[in-house]
Amino acid sequence: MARSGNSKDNRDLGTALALLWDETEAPTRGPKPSLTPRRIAEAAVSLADSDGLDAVTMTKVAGLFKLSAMALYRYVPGKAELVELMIEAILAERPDLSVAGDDWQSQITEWARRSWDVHQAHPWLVTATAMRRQAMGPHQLGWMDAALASLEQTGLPPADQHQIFLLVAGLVRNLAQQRLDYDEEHDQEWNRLNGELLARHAHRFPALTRAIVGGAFEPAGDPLGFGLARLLDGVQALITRQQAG
Amino acid sequence: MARSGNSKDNRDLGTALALLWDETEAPTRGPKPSLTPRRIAEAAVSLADSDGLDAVTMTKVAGLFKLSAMALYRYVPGKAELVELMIEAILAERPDLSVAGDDWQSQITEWARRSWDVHQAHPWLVTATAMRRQAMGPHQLGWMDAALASLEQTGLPPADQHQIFLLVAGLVRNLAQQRLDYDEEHDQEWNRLNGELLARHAHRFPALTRAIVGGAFEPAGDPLGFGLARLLDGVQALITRQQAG
DNA sequence: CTCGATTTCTATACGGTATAAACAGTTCCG
DNA sequence: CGGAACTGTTTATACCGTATAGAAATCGAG
Repeated sequence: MARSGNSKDNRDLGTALALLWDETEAPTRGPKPSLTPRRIAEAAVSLADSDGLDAVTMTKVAGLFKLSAMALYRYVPGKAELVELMIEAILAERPDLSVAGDDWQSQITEWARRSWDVHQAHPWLVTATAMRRQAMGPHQLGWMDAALASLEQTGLPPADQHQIFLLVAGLVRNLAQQRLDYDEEHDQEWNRLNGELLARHAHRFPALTRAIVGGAFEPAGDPLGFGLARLLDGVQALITRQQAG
Repeated sequence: MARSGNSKDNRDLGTALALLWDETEAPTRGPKPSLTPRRIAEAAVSLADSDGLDAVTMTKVAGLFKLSAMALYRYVPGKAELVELMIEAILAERPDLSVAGDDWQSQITEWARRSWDVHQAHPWLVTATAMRRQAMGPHQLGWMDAALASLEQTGLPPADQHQIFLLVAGLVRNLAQQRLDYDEEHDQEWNRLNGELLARHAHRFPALTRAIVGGAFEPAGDPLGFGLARLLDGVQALITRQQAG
């Protein structure tokens, strides 16, 4: 624990933010750099897309440019910052929510679907964002801004809008996480072993057993749609109540 | 990638499940084991509670017993299984939801608050569950059973009950994750740097800027209560609609 | 144009990690 | 009682991120 803000941490944070905002000034002297932080991040993204986040090591990323691992440290302070740049890279295009309609429900739904698409295209994203350091770059803020712009139409207090944004973003993140769990384990043998154990201890888990025989664990059709519908209904109820009160 | 179910994986899965369910038969010959998987997991939990999940290394855990790291492998197949046992250990007591009332709303709220308490007491839990391998042990299933038992009162289809459980569990998990992010970064210097960057690019993030001046990012009072209220309102709307249709 | 300052990139090394393999010592069963 | 089974240690391997030192390359100033 005990990670207070000493001066070294703060300097690291400053350079990390400068990197995310692309505010690093290029030097004039010396050999021309053969890379940029952005190109490195893109290479790391392609590596993660094909081989998973664990395959993103300094050595392997540098290898894509036929460079030594340490060469990367001329462009990026460390691996944590590289992962941040990877996240920023795949959020490059800010979502245009107006295509879905003018009401906030359609727009926030569109936002969720776009975010879901990104998570599907880059399954490592959920793991990468779990490594925290919540230093958001401009692309990440752009996505946030798009969602908040839609939620302004709700007429709710700004703090509520923010909370709702977090709920929607969290909903997508959770589904992406669940999909990670699911794809990894869901094979014949796992079902057999788990089913056998559960059947043997069925008396300890009566509701769970009933849920299983009721088909509650059959693959769901549209989990994102379901969760989103519940959530937006709840928000609508809040709006109605506020307008009444 | 390419982690299909070959025989070695399946055997590992079998022993991992046997471990979680405490179905390992004790050997008769040889020296008495000085440890048990459970005691190892408890030691690892105390280590993670005080020093974080990164401090849970085989060497450090073994050191708590004044043993070598390799000794642990007599009790636990590997680190992944140890983390699973840690999760199982902190979920030992199944929550009694009847204390909160008889209606499903009170009970599922109680479930969420208990789950939140566990996440508060063991902040590494959210990171540990992110390491996936979703092989749930009896304690984890006990928590799930308690929640599903409450949701049966909704009268919704079992598949919907399951989805709602996932939404509630995900809500708590997300808040725990957000708290991790927040505590780590939220110091004076970070606010200064980030605020300066954002002010300079305010025109790119109009809604976000409005939200900030509107106080949307002031620390929220009861995020769990807010999210839960939205979600349960949404579920109630579904029930009403179903009863009507 | 030349030379020193500056920068890139490499090589090497260090302290970590998980864990495989061989081995020594202990205990019980046949 | 002797060998099989089991516990724990030692040693070794293959990674990881990254600190440090130095070689090679390039530009700006004189």
